[in-house]
Amino acid sequence: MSCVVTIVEIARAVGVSKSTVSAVMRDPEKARQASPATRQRILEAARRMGYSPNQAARSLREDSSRLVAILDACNFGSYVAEVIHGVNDVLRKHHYQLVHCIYDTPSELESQIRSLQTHRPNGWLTVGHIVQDFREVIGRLIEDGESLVQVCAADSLSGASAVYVDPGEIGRLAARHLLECGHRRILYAAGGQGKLCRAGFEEELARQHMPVETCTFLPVGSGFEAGKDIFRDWLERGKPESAVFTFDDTMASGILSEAYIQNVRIPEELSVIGVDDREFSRMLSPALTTIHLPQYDQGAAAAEMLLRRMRAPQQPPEIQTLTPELMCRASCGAPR
Amino acid sequence: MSCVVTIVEIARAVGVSKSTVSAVMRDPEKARQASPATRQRILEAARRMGYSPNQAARSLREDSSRLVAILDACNFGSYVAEVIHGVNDVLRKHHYQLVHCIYDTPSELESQIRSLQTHRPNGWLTVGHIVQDFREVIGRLIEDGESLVQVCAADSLSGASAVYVDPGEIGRLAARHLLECGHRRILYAAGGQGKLCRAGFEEELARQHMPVETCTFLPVGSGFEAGKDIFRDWLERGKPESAVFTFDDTMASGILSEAYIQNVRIPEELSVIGVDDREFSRMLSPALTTIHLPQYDQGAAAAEMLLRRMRAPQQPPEIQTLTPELMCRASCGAPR
DNA sequence: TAAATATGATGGAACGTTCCACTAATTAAA
DNA sequence: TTTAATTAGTGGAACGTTCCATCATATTTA
Repeated sequence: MSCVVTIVEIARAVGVSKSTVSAVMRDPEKARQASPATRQRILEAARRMGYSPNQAARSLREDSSRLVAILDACNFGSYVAEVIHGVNDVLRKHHYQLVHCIYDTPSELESQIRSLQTHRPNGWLTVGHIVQDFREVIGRLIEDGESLVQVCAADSLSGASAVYVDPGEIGRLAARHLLECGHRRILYAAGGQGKLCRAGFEEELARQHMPVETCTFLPVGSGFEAGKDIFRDWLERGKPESAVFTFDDTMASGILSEAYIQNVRIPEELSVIGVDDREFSRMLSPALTTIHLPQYDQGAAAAEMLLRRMRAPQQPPEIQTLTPELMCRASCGAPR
Repeated sequence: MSCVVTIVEIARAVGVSKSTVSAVMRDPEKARQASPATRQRILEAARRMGYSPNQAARSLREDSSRLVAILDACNFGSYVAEVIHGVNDVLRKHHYQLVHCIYDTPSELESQIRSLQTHRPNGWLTVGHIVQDFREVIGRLIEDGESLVQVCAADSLSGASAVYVDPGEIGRLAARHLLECGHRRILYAAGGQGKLCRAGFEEELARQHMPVETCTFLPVGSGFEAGKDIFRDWLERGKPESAVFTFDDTMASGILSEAYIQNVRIPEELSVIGVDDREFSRMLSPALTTIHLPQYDQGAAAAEMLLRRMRAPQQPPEIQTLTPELMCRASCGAPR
């Protein structure tokens, strides 16, 4: 770490000036200030001596750290993992590195950002839904003129660039599948971010001449336990619906789990369709039918967008929506 | 990003030299080269002008980047997410940032490392099992004298510092629980890293006066499909065992899934115990009984160890083992 | 042949810090 | 009172790059 060769040592070894070495190292192809012969000698010496450019020195001179910071709300493990994979693959091609920062509380996020800023990242990404408490502090980054792109559901941070999955299409896809299976009484269990899909959901209902009244719209929380609650409630209400659409797969898995415990057959008595298509969705019993969100693609698209914005920081915010996809598995079937 | 105030601008504003500002900014408490009065004026001006130290300049001078790189083999999403959470929480306290790097192939890993090295990270972490192909290139880092700690199963990279979970105890815990449930014929389905638990497993068998012959030791692959294969094979062999121990929860979930499809009751006909306790383990039906690996703690311990090694790089490799814990859920019961 | 241009290379300032050798002024010790 | 020690602060070199102005030398053009 400390005893690495520098550009001047190579210069000395080869017998040229450090400027020449610098030019060749930065871009061997079009370093017109060096003859092919010296270029070769420099490249060869650099390889032999194990030269690795010092990014700190470059950052200082060029005012660019080649670092991108990602703020991870840490509310869903495997989802973020996939997104980061996509981000990583894109950034790598452009020689940027990803600084990963996980936060829990607003004050912690703030101190993390302060610490991150000493590294002068060229851009910022956020992943996961940005709940109210964090909006102000992240919003401040944008006001300060930082390049920032969020990977999120549609309603996260207004005024910021974002990549998300078309919520209307999610609702449409879910409704279409459920109707095609023959369901006429559907439980729409989605609060928070899930509300955004409702327009698409109802649109599809209308298109297939189904009155909205046949659906029960239930505002709910989120998470595994919330899923269990939804199921219990459905049971207590006397199983009026034959299918349930729920906004994320964690909640859907809660429904499946409680159904298993209460010995209610899925999908015979209740069809379940989720949203996300997480790592575990296909592992559930029965395998969960769900609306797949292209997590890797979201990460990749966000990284591309961020790179664009870093090149042209004054551009107005950009929004990109990707299309979800129905993953037909075993938790949906015809009603009895 | 570009128009941030520097130490000299503060110096000018306050009317002192940049050295004084530097000293105060680095450690306001014990900057004995400044009187309380000037210290206050400097601090105040820094706050007012929004000063943020430039880490690139610091890195250059101090030869320390305050960056730690993590090499992520990307073979299990939510596991890594938890580990990173632990790593992050510890590093944050010491003002280090995490550079997250995901790799797929050896050549890609190599180019990633080269790119990372330009940032001169102060230390390295690896997470996930390091398969053969990657050992050489990661091993080279250690030879080069880099501080490196791996979070892994026991057999990853010899000669390197590591934090892992006591494999003997994993086997012991699993055997004990299965025997306590009353099982006498057990299928031990664990290849690769799972082989390490076998000693502990057999030890517990012996302690409870069970002949090893009552167990079937099956070398297997890994992943969801491998789990399904294990179940099908068990079925074809005529269900000789009443319980199965399998090395990871993904595989266990394959068993559960296939059992559900084939309509075999778990745990009535087959008890299943896994290892990991991933995000999804409790969501399966039935909820998976498993040996919990303290993923967050592993990350935290690895980060602590790395910080120690960064301070004293010449120390011999250090190994730390954490203890697993039985999570008793619904996939294990008494044999019929 | 003289002037203009292209080619290959150089030296040094600058980026924002830290750190060391100094100094000036004040206080304590002899 | 003289000397020594402490306190508060300064100026400048150094870290490893990039980039610009400059300069020979060789080649082309008028």
